Amino acid sequence: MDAFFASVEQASKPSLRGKAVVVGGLGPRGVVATASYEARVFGVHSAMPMGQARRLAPNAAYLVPRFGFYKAISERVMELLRALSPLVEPLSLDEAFVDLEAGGAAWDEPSLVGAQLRADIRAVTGLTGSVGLAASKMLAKIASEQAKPDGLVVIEPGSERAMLGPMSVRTLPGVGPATGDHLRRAGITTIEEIVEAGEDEMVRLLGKSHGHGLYAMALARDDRPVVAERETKSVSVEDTYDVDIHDRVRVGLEVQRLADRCVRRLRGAGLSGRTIVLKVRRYDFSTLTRSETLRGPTDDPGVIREAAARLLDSVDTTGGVRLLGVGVSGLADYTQEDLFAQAAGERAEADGPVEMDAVAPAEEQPALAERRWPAGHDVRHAVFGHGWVQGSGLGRVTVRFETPGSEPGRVRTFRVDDPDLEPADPLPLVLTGPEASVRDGAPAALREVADGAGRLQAVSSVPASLPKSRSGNGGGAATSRP
DNA sequence: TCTGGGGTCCTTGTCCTA
DNA sequence: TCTGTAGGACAAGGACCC
Repeated sequence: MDAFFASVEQASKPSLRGKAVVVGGLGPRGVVATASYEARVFGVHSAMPMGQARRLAPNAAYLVPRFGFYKAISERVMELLRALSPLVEPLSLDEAFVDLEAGGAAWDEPSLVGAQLRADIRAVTGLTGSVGLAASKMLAKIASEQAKPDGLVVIEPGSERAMLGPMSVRTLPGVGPATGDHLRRAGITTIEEIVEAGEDEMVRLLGKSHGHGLYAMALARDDRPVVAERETKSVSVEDTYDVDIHDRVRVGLEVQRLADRCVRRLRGAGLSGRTIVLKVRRYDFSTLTRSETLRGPTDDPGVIREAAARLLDSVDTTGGVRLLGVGVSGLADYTQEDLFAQAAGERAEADGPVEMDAVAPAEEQPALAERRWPAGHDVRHAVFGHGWVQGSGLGRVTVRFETPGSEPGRVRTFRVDDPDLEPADPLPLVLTGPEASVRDGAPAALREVADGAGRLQAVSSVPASLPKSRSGNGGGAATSRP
């Protein structure tokens, strides 16, 4: 998908269409998750500190991400991809690989498949997506990057080497700032130069795994299959604090809180794990991890809390910490009941039923005056109807009243405790009635998107794809960025 | 106002065991 | 019993991706 989060916000908010929109964390240490193409003109891009973005584009709209809504839309796009092939490998909420050959799609007419897919995505979501078609995942990914925004690029078998040669090494997946720099210091800046340097030199520079892999990719060789089901390897949660925490007791409490959140996620996924990892980013941005491996997998909050606390004991937090995280790896879909049930039972007897209470999130309704109004989130007013939060502060919240199908709306300001104002679920981005000119089933599906969005959990993905080649090297891959 | 959150994979070094 | 070695598990950090 093209500038996915920002595009969703523009589609839901008519007054933002054609305007610079930046989605990301709005706190003092927030970064940009996605910038609309209008905002990119000012130099704003993903991962940029929000403060810097505000200096570059002071008049842009700054919104908090609505992951539940994005995920629901992503699911609709994934369904379209799964209709093309059973082999769909999501990379993130807005990107996936599809093995078209496994779906029996006519690789003779790849651009027709791609064009139809893009039309379907637009019909179902109202958003634009870009499609890259090629014989391997790597090439399909490069093609989809070239296709953005709102385009389709096909890399014909046989043309790969010539196309890749002059491109920057940074084009290759797995070459980030560090590897790019490393290669540049060795005088290698283009893919062609990787080939000229030779495989041995790449291994010498980058190590066995990375060296062999990169050299193969430079030759356009990539036979990685599209994998539909990927096992989760770890589950973690982390928080960056607006202000560094110096108080050791508070640090300890935060670690316990994170451990509980991590357990909630773990249990939500039906998993347990053996290795507990504590992550600490200190005031100077130096990052430490400490881990401990248990005898068997657990999802017991008491056990994980205790392990995290032990790990914290080995970390010097003098000077303050800006980030804390707790993770679990070495996952299994069972627990060592025999090992832990007894211990948990004993703890429960000693402590009362606090274990599970601490893990079950209390859905508390905040008092009216304490309600928070994140920028960009939907609201409903008893008199003025549906709108979204344009901003809030000093006891006031400013709302623009408009819907995806309306003209740009008017703005009104209310007290944050106005009883007529309440949070609302997002509305569908495209019409869902019989007048909607969408393919079978799509309107109903989209209605689900809107109705359920506000309550969806996090973490899922959208697809790009890649078909197995008919020409020797891999397979045809299509990546689609919805 | 410098630098989020949730992941994966790889490398290196250490320790333990056969 | 001692020594050297190979391999696996583990710990920590780095790089990368979206």
